[in-house]
Amino acid sequence: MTKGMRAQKDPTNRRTPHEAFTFYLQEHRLKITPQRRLILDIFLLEPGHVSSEELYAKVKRRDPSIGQATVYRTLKLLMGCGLADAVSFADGITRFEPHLGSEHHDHLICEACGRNIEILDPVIERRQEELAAKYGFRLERHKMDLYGVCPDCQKDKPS
Amino acid sequence: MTKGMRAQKDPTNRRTPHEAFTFYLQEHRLKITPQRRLILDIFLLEPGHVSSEELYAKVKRRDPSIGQATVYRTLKLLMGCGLADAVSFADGITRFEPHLGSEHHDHLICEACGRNIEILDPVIERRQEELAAKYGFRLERHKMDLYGVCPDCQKDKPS
DNA sequence: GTAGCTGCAAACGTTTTGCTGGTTG
DNA sequence: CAACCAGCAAAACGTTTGCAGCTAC
Repeated sequence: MTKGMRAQKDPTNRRTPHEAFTFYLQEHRLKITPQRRLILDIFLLEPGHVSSEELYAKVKRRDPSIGQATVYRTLKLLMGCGLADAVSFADGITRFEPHLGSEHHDHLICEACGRNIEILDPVIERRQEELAAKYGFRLERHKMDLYGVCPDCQKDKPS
Repeated sequence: MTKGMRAQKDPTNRRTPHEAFTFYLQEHRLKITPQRRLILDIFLLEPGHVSSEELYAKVKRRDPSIGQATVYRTLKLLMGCGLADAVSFADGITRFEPHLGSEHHDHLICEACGRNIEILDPVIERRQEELAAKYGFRLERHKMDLYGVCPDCQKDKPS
């Protein structure tokens, strides 16, 4: 604890998303532009998943001059620095979700209405690690989607 | 083992994939064509996952007159009768894997070499059911992919 | 015979890229 | 002021569809 130690927000290497993005851009000698900042801001407000198009629409509301290509390009950057994850639900559209810190979740998706619940189960998470270890894998990440029919839709059309 | 008993492959209601496909087609008043049979044959030889394009290439080797569209259309049929599953790995390409009988498995994928191990863990399978039930969902199917680095690739490039 | 199929090519929707002028560091 | 980026439109990508002739039933 020397007094020369500067006040840091967080003693860990954790950064805010904006800091992480800035750091990543600087590290790669890329530029911090208003567009990139705006896209990150709006992306972070997303509770769940957005397609590039949906995000583009929201971004455009705040800055109509922005182009679709910039959204795609920025999403790639966000994935590059670990702030966004791609999730694909086999409908041909890639969706993105914010990846904050070490947060992670899986999906419980209603095949009837598209309702999408984010779940996180410690039992499964741990078992996944065990499984990977059993095969000698170093587990980096995973994806689990459960598809079914939600309670509301079961009422509408019981099987 | 009475001698009158005809040699049946399996006393259960299990059918060979070809029988299942034939049944499905007849049931829906669709036609059994040489193309469909050929595509199924070649698809079933796949150990892991194929993209439509890869499958098309292999099919074309045996019948150059076949069209890409027929492969897509047949894959849809195979999914319809439960003989094929779609798996998407977020690279924009839909891959398909044979779904034989009631077999099911998840994936353990090496991000370095692409090696793909099929896994099935009862602990996880059961927990998934429990989770769905907790939210009132009727679980239809699921998809779980674990991504990491396999033992061999860890040697090549330890992190 | 007729419903359904095939192959082709054109259409489709999503994502990428080439370019030119503009902005960041 | 050099490298990088934005917006635009065109291209590219995987996939679907319309059609005219052909095939299974």
